[in-house]
Amino acid sequence: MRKSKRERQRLLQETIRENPFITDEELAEKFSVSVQTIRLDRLELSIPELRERIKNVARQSFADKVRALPLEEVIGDIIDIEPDASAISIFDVKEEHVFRRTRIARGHHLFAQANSLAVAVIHDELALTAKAAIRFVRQVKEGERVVAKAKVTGKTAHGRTIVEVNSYVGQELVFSGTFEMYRSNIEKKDGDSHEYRG
Amino acid sequence: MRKSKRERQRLLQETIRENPFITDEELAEKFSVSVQTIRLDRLELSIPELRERIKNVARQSFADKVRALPLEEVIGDIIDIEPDASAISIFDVKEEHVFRRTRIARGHHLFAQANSLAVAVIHDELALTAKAAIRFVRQVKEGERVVAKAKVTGKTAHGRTIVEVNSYVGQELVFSGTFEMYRSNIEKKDGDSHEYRG
DNA sequence: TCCGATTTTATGACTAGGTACTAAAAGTAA
DNA sequence: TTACTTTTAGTACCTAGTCATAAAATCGGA
Repeated sequence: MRKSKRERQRLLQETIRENPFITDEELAEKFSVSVQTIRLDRLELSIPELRERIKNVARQSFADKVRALPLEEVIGDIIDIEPDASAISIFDVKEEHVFRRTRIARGHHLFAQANSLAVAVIHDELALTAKAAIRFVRQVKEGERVVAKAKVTGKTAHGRTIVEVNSYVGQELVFSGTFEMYRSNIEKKDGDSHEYRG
Repeated sequence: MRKSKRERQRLLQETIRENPFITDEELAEKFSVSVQTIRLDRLELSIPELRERIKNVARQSFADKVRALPLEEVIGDIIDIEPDASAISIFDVKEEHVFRRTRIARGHHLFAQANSLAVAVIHDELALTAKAAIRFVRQVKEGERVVAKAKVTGKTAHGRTIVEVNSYVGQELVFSGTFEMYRSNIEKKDGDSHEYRG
């Protein structure tokens, strides 16, 4: 049976919200009305046409992606750095970093912050983590700000650089790690961004 | 000056990758050639038209939205598990896991896979990583499939469980880690998912 | 049952951003 | 100059629409 205008428009909104990729023709078939009726409905409800809807979805995800990618190159914001000596970064634990149930930060984010910082402190073209020994001292909860402090403490016989990273929430130590870093020994150019493996 | 065909096509690919929302007309203007030339270029490079590109971006974000959250609870797909004994997971290294320049996987993804697996293998309500010693044996590139194998190897004096995780690409060892896991000693209920800190 | 209003459908002209195809013009190397 | 590549132009056609006009169908009320 054909529904009333009101009911049809309500369902139309819902249908499009669930699947923005549906054409007017498909909608017309679904509701057993003409394409023109669907267009009138969209006009009344201020629902843009298919192509505009798709563009909106795409734009949103694209904005997210450009924001996400550069951010992920280094986890945490580096706020101070003395090449080959020390560095500090901060990382705010948000919803996307914690477990839904416990609201405790997933460990790999803390690891990633520390690891990124260990890479960044190395004043070299290429810095790679070779080994790491880490300790999760206490849980970090959503909303907390983690401050990671890296210090270059020495070298191994193989020419690798040892970096100690301690992360704090306030005065409390939450994470601690020792990173053994491989380095290419090619001086880093100004403005060139670091990359790392490991 | 107008570039050679090769160079133009290289830049074209880059331009579209960076901004899929650009029309042929805008591209023609940018490269000082006719719209037809741009279309020939796209044909040769198998780059779909604007609308298709936008649709792809939209589709991806639409799919991601449903997939992203539950997937992140455990990094990698667990394909086999024997509680408190061993477990295996696979993780396909995709674009979002690597550095743009080198196409080498970011270390924290390998760490996350291993760590998730170490947590999953523990047959307990609550499993937390207390310590870990890890080694990145060789780089992992985009497109490679990493198979992580976890084995429970012993216990410490404090009742912590030791889990060894080795990750391979084919026969090659790429990552190796020893995880010391804290456990609540409350038996895990069936169907209940694990959570972990650290 | 007829009236008037609402609702639905049809039709035509136009749009962006293309595809597919043909053909000609321009540039380039031997 | 010839032969080939590359670029440009033009036409017909496509989808998924917009906008405007008009006619047909449906419905409630006196």
